[in-house]
This record gives sequence, C-alpha cells and structure tokens, in this order.
Amino acid sequence: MGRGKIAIKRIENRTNRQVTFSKRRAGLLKKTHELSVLCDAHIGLIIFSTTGKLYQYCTETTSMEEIIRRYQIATGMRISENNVDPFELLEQQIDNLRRKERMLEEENEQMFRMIKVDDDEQGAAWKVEEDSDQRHHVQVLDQFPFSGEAQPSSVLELAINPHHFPQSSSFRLQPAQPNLQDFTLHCPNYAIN
Amino acid sequence: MGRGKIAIKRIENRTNRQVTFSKRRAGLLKKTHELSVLCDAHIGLIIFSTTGKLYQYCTETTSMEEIIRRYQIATGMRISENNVDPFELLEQQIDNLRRKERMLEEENEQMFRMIKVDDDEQGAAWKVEEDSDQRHHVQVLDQFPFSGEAQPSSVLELAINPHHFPQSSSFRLQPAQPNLQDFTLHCPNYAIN
DNA sequence: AACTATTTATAAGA
DNA sequence: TTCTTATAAATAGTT
Repeated sequence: MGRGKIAIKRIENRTNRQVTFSKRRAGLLKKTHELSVLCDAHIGLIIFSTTGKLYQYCTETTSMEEIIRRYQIATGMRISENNVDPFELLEQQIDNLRRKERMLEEENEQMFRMIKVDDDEQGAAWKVEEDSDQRHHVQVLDQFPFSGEAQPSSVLELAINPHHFPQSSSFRLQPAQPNLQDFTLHCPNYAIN
Repeated sequence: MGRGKIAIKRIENRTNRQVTFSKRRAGLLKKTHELSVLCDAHIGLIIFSTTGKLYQYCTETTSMEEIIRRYQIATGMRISENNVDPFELLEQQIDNLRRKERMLEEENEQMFRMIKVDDDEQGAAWKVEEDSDQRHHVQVLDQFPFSGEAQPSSVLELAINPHHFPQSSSFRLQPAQPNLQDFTLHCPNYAIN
C-alpha cells in the first residue's frame, strides 16, 4: 500500500527504515488496539526497535504482567532467568540440607545402636532426670505449623485444561528438581526417666 | 476497510466477532511480521481470544522468552506472583529442614552425652518406658494423613480454574490450598529397653 | 511532517 | 467456514 509495492525484507537504507518503522509501528499499534476492542481479546505487544527502544501495547482491562503470566502458564514456559537463579539457589540449599540431614540421621542411628548394644550387654539402666529434652522436643514441635487439617502434598504442579490451549501440546511447568518431597523426621522416642 | 465502516467497539454479535477475529488476527500477525522484517525490530505478540485460545508471533531471530526477559529488564517488571509461590515454598522447606537439622543435632548431642556418661559411669543401664509424651506425639502425628512408607509429600499445587480463564482479567495462578505446610514430622517409637 | 497514488486489509455478502 | 468484492485503511514514495 503505497506508491509502490515493496518486498518484505530488511530495508537497508537507514533513514527509510526509520521512517517505515515509525509509520508501520503506529499502524500496528492501532490494529492491535482495534482487534483487542472489537473482539474482546487480551493482547500484549512488545516491540524493540533496532536501537533498543521499547514500544508496547496492552489491552486496557489487563496488564502486560498478567498477559505474560498467562502466557507462561499456557506454554509452560520456564520461569524467566532472573527468577531461575534464586529458585535454583534455594533448590541447591535444600539439597545440601537434605544431605546433612541424612548424615545426621545416620550418625544418630549409629549412636542409638551403640547405646542399645550397651544396654543389651550390660543391662545397664540409665538414670536420667526429667530433663528439658522431652519438653524441648515438644517445644520444637510446636514451632512447626501443625495445623491439623493441613494436607501435606508434594511438588509444583501446574495443570491446566489443555482444551483451552490447543496450540501447545505440553502444559506443564515443572521444577528442575521433580521431587521436592517433604521430609519425614525420624526421631527416637526415648522416654527417659 | 470493507463494504462498510465500523466503529471500534466490541462486536456484540458472536459469529460476527469470531469472523472478524479470524480475519484481523491474521492481518495483525502479518503486519507484525512485516514490521519485524522490514525494520529489523524484535517483536513479541501475544493474543488470547475470548475463549482463551493463544496465538502468538515472535521475531524469528529471537524467542518469546527472550523478549519477555528483555521486557522485564527494560521495565523493571517485578517477579510475577506465580513465581513467588514456589519461591516461598522453597524458603519454607529450607526453614523446615533447618529446624529438623537443629533437632537432629540436639538429639544427637544428647545421645552422645548419654553414651559418654555411660562410659564414665560404667554401670549405667537404660531404662526407658512408654510414656505419655510418646502418646502425645502419636496423637499429634495422627492428625497428619501419613501413610507409612508412602511418599510423604509437600505441596505446592498451583491449580487454575479453566472456566474462569477466558474472560477473566483476574486470571490467577493460585495455590490449591492456602497453607502450604510441607513437612511431616514422624517419630517412630524406638523401643529402648 | 504532509500528500497522494497505490496497495492492502477487510466488512458484508454469497 | 471460505471465497468474493466493494470499500475503507494503510502506507511508499514524493514534496
């Protein structure tokens, strides 16, 4: 549309390209807005010019953030890089804590076995006064958000109805580490008296 | 452009709107592509139809993910809310693991002290009996849907209601349950005797 | 920035 | 839906 037809390929002339960018950008934003309003669609348009300048359009009744979020869900897009870092960092911490946990438990159990052997062999009786440990345990336990009805379940699962997103075959947003199982704390219940 | 001029406002007739959406969407995608190629711009276009269907365009030499990332950086966009949830989940898990770690260490140390005392005193014997605390523990534990060896899990379940998806601008990714208690504390009754 | 000859998009109809 | 086509709109090249 214009005095002549042009091929759709990069306009080499700098000035020309800049002018065309201005004109067509305006046209595109207008068309985007029209489609959005006429058809009640939620649209997000992001344009970065060659020079890095940002232009955008977003349907009035929503926000670019919302559209991006929705897009990420719909496509199962991985959480953007800047978010991945802390995510992975935390996962790593959890990994380390789990490892430490295992070590402590093993050590714990080993000691327990030592005590048990000792007991078996010598029939010894421990004389331990009512001490703070029992109570301490309870105290520690109380720190946990025991909320009775709480349903421990696992892992990050983002499931959506595929019928609403026919374009993509996979609609799952999965964590890098699939098994974020929660832990079970084994602690010997030594009632000492 | 067409047989008649139309006002830019929501097309009330359903069929009409659908047809216009199809035509204009195609036109918009084409225009987007042309602008991208002609002017060497990086463009991301996300369209959600009224029915929640996703259509998108993205400049060939890049990706939607990249454009979104760039957009987030350019606008200083906050980490989207849906990403905050797993973030907090992980933090919570770390918290819980730390607590567990502390408990294990204390217990460990206590046992160590016991052993040490035993060594020192030489004739000590363990005498442990069922006590109320155990029962108390069990009671507390019984509140949890804990099934033996079954994977105790922690949860972050992000569920969305597809039915709210299409029109709602407040489409949101929400945890299925408000309290994400992800741990289960289990104290097996080590019979020490 | 305007202008305007053309091309392109598309509303309404088939 | 898809195709037609009259008409509106966009825009390439010019001023």
